[in-house]
Amino acid sequence: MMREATRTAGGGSRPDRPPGSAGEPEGSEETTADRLLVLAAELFRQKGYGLTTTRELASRLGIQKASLYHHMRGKEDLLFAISMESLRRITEAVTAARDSADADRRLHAMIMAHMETALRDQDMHTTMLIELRALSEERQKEVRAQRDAYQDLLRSVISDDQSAGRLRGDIGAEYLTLSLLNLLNWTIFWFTAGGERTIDELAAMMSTIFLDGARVRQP
Amino acid sequence: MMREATRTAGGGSRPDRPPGSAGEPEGSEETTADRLLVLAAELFRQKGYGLTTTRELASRLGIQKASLYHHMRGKEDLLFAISMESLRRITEAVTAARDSADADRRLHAMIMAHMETALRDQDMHTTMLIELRALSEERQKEVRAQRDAYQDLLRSVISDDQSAGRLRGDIGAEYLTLSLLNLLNWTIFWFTAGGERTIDELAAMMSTIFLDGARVRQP
DNA sequence: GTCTATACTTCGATAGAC
DNA sequence: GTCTATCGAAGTATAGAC
Repeated sequence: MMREATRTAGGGSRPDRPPGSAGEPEGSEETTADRLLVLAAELFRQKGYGLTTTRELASRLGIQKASLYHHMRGKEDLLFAISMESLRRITEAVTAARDSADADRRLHAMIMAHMETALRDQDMHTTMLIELRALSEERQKEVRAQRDAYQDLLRSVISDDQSAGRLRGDIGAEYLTLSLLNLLNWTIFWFTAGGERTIDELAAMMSTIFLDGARVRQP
Repeated sequence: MMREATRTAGGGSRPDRPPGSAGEPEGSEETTADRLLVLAAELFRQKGYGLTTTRELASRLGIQKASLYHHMRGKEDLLFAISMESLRRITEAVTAARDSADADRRLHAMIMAHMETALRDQDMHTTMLIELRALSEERQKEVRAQRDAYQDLLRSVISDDQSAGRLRGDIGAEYLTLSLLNLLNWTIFWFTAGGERTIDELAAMMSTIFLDGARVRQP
């Protein structure tokens, strides 16, 4: 899960999980490296990358500062690992949605998948989206490339839908895609799990507004 | 402009500008306090509040670190002043738009005003929106109250439009407002002045998508 | 894998002269 | 209003024992 950010993971000190298994095996212990990644995402979202200290990461994990460096190379590695993992997950989920729906339900399914993933991984996803600037230039490039690849996924479908006459053609696919991402992404700032609406309800609303608009149809 | 953040502004050491004058008087010198506020907004957006140093603020202004403290009480004051000023401006602009348009063009006019203000003050506005968490709790409360007041401005109009049958009623005014703000606000992350679209073109697109949706109308 | 101890850097902010 | 000089706190990261 955080291959790039640890010295040990994948290095053979623990038996590997079956490749392709999505979730944690039932009841298995969680590694400190994994807990660190999850905690870092939480703090990065809550306080910002720059104001999150390794001291707090350590104390919240119940270990000493120095012990952290057994599980990561440095603070920036955490941010990078979070960003890449978050993009990997949403790309995977939305690709699956694209491939399993009819043409006229495809975009709706992708919107649902996007929202479900982004809000379920809210800490990681938010961190990826707004703390990009804190990464080194090379790593920013790498994250940006992944992000662009993800957005192309949406754009190509939107573009197809335009060609097929399902979506309006007077606004370019580029800007239709940006608008859709606007609509979906900002939700990370105000969504709270357990609030008055479920993720699926919100996702359905967004899909409706994007596709049909807020205005009442003139007869 | 930054009354709350300086020791001197408004304190009588310089003649006050005529009250109510919006812009700078023609050719007048800009105070160091004003330059500091603008620069801080630029850096806060670019690097984040936590990673922006007073050292860089000073060096970019061409003065010594210590001299900064003649113009501000502390780094956090800058963030607070930026946030409040940004909200003051957008509230003013959108209120004016609300009051000067017919009922059936009102929301469109407010969308245009929102985008024009938010993107023209992109540094300040972005900082206000995403660095809120770095403020002290009391100041966060104050900013949040202003932000809520601004959002109520939009919501009350949206609610009216629903009652009048101009906007769909199957999604509550609360969520229609949140969706609209989603759509508009995320633009701050990708808009660049001088790009291929003007602010007004983008604003018009957003207005169209929000009101009419992306889907082609079925005959 | 965790510890104690600490090196080294950078931070925001202040003192006090001019 | 700006300067030189500096303080004390906090930051990331490392050394080396267990």
